[in-house]
Amino acid sequence: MIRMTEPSKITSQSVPDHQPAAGGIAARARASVGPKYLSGLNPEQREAVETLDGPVLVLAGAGTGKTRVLTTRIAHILSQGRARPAEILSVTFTNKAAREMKHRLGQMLGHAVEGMPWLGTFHSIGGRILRFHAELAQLKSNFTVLDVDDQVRLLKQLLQAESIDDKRWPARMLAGLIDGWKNRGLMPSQVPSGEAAMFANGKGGKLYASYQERLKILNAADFGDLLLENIRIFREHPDILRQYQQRFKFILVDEYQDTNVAQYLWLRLLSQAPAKPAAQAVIPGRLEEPNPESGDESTDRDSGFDAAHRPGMTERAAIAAAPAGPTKNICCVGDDDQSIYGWRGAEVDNILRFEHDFPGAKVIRLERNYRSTGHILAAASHLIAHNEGRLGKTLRTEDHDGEKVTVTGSWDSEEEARGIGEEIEQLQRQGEKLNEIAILVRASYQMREFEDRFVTLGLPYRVIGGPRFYERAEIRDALAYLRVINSPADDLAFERIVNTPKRGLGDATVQMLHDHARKRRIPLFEAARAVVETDELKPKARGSLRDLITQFDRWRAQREVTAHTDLAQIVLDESGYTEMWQKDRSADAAGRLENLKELVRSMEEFENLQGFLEHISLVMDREGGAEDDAVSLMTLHSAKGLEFDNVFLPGWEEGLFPSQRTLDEQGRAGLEEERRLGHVGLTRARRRAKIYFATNRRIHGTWSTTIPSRFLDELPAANVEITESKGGSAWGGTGGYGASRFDDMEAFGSSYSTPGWQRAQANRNRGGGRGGGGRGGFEEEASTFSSASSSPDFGSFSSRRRGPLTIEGELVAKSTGTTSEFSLSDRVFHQKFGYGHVTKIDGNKLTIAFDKAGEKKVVDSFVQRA
DNA sequence: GTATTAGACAGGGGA
DNA sequence: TGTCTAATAC
Repeated sequence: MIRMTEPSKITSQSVPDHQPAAGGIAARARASVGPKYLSGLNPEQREAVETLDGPVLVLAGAGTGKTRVLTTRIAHILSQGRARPAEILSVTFTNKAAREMKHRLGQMLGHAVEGMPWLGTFHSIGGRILRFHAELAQLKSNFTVLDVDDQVRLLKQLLQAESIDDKRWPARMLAGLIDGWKNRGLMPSQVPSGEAAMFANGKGGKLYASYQERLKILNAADFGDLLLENIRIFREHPDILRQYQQRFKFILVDEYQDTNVAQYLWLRLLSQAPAKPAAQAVIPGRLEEPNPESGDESTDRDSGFDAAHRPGMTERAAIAAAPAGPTKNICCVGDDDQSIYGWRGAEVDNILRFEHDFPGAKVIRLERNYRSTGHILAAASHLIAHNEGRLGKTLRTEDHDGEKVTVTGSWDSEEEARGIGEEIEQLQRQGEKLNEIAILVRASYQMREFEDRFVTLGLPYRVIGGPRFYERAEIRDALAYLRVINSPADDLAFERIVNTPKRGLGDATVQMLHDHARKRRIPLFEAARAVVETDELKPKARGSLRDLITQFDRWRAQREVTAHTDLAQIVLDESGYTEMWQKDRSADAAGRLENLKELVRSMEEFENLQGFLEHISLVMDREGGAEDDAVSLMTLHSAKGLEFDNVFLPGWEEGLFPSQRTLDEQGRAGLEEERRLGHVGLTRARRRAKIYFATNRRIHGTWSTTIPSRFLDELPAANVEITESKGGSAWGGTGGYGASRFDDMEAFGSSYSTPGWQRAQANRNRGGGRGGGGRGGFEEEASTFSSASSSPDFGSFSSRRRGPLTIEGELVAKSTGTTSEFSLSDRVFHQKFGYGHVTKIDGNKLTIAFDKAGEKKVVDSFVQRA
């Protein structure tokens, strides 16, 4: 067997060239004789496609042909006759990825892929399985999938029932906690008691339990349940698990680095070879064992490890330790360097520990990048090499070096936006398509300045991300109507639309219905039906409630004889919902009506109302009017998976990127995740990557002086070019700042741009301190930044890291050693803070008592003698 | 049932 | 400084 992916060989820095190992040549020779779908693959890709048996981890770096490998692998399995389409389980995270795979597979196989019923997102497949066994989860198979809004409203009701102060303990927080527990695969009884007690003075666990009970009554499941209930069913009913284990001959997982504990457990259960009936009785018992109700707090406390990870990890380890039969053919594709969803429950550990979890796993690295030029790739690789917790890959390209990555400093974020605007116009003049230009920001509030600028320039742009189609109010309202028709017990939906459009059924009426429903243990809709027969309501409310019920009865009857798209249109018209928006004269009313039309149109794809509703909450995506040529504006997170010729990366400043909050909350792990985000950003670029940082940025309305991001220091000098801001108007001033603004630019330039930026020493010893603070200026909040960056936790590298211990050719800022030319009590002027006097001097850092702005710390180059 | 105002808060956002 | 939510006033 040829193994060209011996990890130590490929990742070792001692392999200097890009020649494939000897095995690669043999594989290449083989390539010429294989089926034609294999012919365009490189040796590693081909190995990833052809290694069908046993667990396989494909470490696919950015731009290395990941999707191609996945789809080709499926084609290969099918063409080899190893499995039928319905025997392949293929999971992705997003609908978009699932669609993309279906599409590419269709192209490859030359026909539609209707025969791949198990290709989809984790949640859509989990939901599908749950519908088959709904009764085992005390649900009916037409259960509703609740989204976050429904969830929060339900929790609010529970909090009210428990008389818990909604202010101190917001429903959103509880929703977040429950979501976190579910992500970690924890049922109410399994939540460590310490954590359960965190909310509302110990009521957290109880609330989780009663929330679950309420869900069953409402015949509803939230997103977490779609997987968690699967896991429960699999554990409690080994025969059912075995059935799925036998069905899925092959399992493929996309973006494995983004899986959470629940998804890991789910995969783990499905990927084991079917157990013999005799062993069944034993395994489920073993699985439950490690989670006694008492919880293992002592383990949590003793461990210095982030407590949030422990329980899941314990659970995880227990499963892995269970006597698993031989693992089936599971192939996980992912890139640990692109794991950026830790805050959403993703466990990088899942991918880092793959070989441990799936013994005998084969690890294949895809390191040939087909996207970016040499300089861009070198910059990205060099940056990510600073991470310790990684499996290690070295991306390489056969492309030419191209343009160096640029780093540009600006005085403030306005100038940054102006400069980028001008560069984009220049690119446009050079014939670049706007569609091939993207601006990737860390935080969405950064977008505004760009939008303002682009509007002024008349530069077409589009914002990617933002609220999703099905989260819009009008869509959710329309769906609520359909939900009530489909499932009369859906109280949440009923409550949503009972007074939309306005029918004079206000809070008082709804409260009354609630009381009634609770007393008799019936759904709200039935309560309403009963109440209109009494005289408990005022005649007006009673009349309109009766009308509403009559309408619903009529719609339900029509459902039998009318196409579901027509029914939807009828419901929207007859209920007065369409009219409500037609009367609305606000600016977005027309758009909302358009969205409703789009909703009705999209229903055509489904067979009936039931089918539509089952999938809607999982599947609806925002439709893109992507035809026009426009600059794309989005967050780094939503850029994952995309690529552009030209990528602008503004806001590389401490506190913003890396985000201070992530650092505070996640410490070193957070820093590494931020760094991966930087790596993702850079690797989106094909030909040009342009990084920016500003010296001043408005944060919550007040101007703050910021320090350039430490990530800038981590870029390799050989691949980076420092440029002056092309904002240009630092001179001409659109007003306000005058000439001294340029003075500050000069000060900035001398401390950072020219002599300050230099090649690093070839050897930088561990613990020797990074070139941390003291770059640019900072004020009081900034002290937290500098302490973070100089803490050994963040800056140092342990000797066991597998990348280069010392990094050559890094950029470092000028050291902080310079002495200030100012003396105590000197009268000084600062551009943003005005006049003040020096009260303390620490190297080049001055503490200044400003007349108006109070006491702040500032780097001396930012003030001048007054 | 709608208009106004005070207050909180300000990171990434899939299914 | 701006935006969004919730409570309050009409």
